[in-house]
Amino acid sequence: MTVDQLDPTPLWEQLAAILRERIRSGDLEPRQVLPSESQLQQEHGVARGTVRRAMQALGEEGWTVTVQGRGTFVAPRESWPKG
Amino acid sequence: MTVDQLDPTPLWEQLAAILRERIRSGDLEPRQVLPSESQLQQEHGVARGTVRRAMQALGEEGWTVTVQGRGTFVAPRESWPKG
DNA sequence: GAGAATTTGTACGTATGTATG
DNA sequence: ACATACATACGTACAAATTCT
Repeated sequence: MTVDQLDPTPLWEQLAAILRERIRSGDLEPRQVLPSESQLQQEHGVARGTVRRAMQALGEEGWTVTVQGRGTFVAPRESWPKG
Repeated sequence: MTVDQLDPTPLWEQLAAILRERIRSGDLEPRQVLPSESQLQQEHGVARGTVRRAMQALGEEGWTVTVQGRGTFVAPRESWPKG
């Protein structure tokens, strides 16, 4: 699963949706670290700025927590949207 | 009033604080358009990305509303923080 | 403790697309 | 047709915090 360059949806939105689904599905569990920005940028063939824009969205929605020098982690379920 | 390159505070935060104060003080009134990105960039000697980061913060706080192709406007007082 | 490597944060530049006047 | 203005996306470089050797 990766982004589609032909889809008019912004790449950062597509990437955010992918990661959001990985979290919600349980593929990425609370307190688990997400792939690094450089890993994601290689895996999806996008620029780091695009990765960061996606990460920012996830953080604002409460899915993830980012710590400088450590990485971005899945937030506890309590802070997830809806439930 | 402009940003201070020697201040360790991120430039985008400094710029956001300046514009926030201009709004709260009444220098910029509700529905009034803010200076364009290129104007702010020149006035404060920062890059477009820095201006946009400041604008984004103000928008998320409810101080401004941005419309593609039109500009960024001071939001109605109802949507301002606190009061 | 020192130094290197990793990872996120900030800042800048450029190009292209989209919407408005 | 042209100018203005925001949105997205690419790239680079360096700083700051953490982790590893």
